[in-house]
Amino acid sequence: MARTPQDITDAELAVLQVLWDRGRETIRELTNSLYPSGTGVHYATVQKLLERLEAKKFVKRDRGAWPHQFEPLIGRDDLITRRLQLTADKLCDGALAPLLTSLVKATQLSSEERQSLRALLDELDREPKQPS
Amino acid sequence: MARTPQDITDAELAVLQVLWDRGRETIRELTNSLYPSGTGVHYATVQKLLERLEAKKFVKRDRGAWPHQFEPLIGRDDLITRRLQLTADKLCDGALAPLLTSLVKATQLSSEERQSLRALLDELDREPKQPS
DNA sequence: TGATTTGTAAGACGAAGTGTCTTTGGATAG
DNA sequence: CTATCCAAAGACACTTCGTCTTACAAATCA
Repeated sequence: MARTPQDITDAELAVLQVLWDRGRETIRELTNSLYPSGTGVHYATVQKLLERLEAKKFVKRDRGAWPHQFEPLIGRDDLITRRLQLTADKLCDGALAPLLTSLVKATQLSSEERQSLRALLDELDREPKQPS
Repeated sequence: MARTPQDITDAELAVLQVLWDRGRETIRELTNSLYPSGTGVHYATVQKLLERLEAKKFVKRDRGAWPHQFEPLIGRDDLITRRLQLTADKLCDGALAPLLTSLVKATQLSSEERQSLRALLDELDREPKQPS
C-alpha cells in the first residue's frame, strides 16, 4: 500500500496562514513573523517551505520583484473544501453528504447558526444551477 | 515545528474497512480479504497493522479466542467526526461551523438532500439539550 | 569600483513515519 | 511426535519533512 503524502504540511500551513493575513510578503518578512526571536537561521527553512508550496501551486512567486514576493494561490476556504473532499474520498467513497450529516449532528449549533444554515439552503433552492 | 503523525494511516484504514464490513475477524481472514492472491507473506503485515491499531485503541483484540479475534472500537461515523474535528483544529481554530458552510456550498445537494438536512435542523430545534 | 550585505538556488542531513518482511518460539491438530 | 498454524518482537528500507549548509548572484554603499 503506497503512502499518500499530506497535501500541505503543518509547517507549510503556518506559512500560508501568514500569507492569508498579510496577502503578499517576502521571505524575510515571513521569517520575522514566524520566528520573531529567530537568529536568522530560519530564513532558509521558510525559503524551502515556500519552494515546496510553489511547486505544489499553492503560492505564487513574483520573480519580477526584488526580493521575490509571494502570495497565496489557495484561500482558507479552498483548503477547507479540499480537505473535506479528501476525507470524503477516504471514508465515504467521495460522497460529501455523509460528512454533512455527521457535522450537523456533532456541532452544537446555536439557533442563529441553524437559521443562517437554513437561509443558505433556501438560496440553493433558488439557484439550482451554478451561477457561472 | 513538530510533525503530527496521521491518526490512522491508509493501510490501517484498509484493515478497518474490512472490520466494519465483517464485524469480527481473525488475522488470517483479514489477510485473505485484503490480499486475495497473497502468497501468505502478507500475514505479518496485517498483524503489525492490527497491533498498531490496538495500541491506538481503534480495534479490540479478543485474546480469549484462538486464534485471536479483532473487532473495531471506532465506527466509520466516529472516524468521520474525528477527521472533521482535526481539520477544524488546523484550519478554523477548532470551530466546526465554517466547515459546515463550506460543505453546503461545495456540495451539489439534491433537493431531497436539502429537505432531509432541513429535517435534521428541525429536530435539533426541538432538542436544544443533548438527550442525555 | 571594491567591500559588505542581502537574496537565491541547490542540496545535504537526520529524525520520524510507515508498509513490509524475518525470526523465534508457543499452541494446536493429525 | 511432527507438521502446521499462530503470536510476539523486531529488523528493514523507503519516504516524508523540518532544518541547516554551502555556493553564488544581486544590490547597497563607502
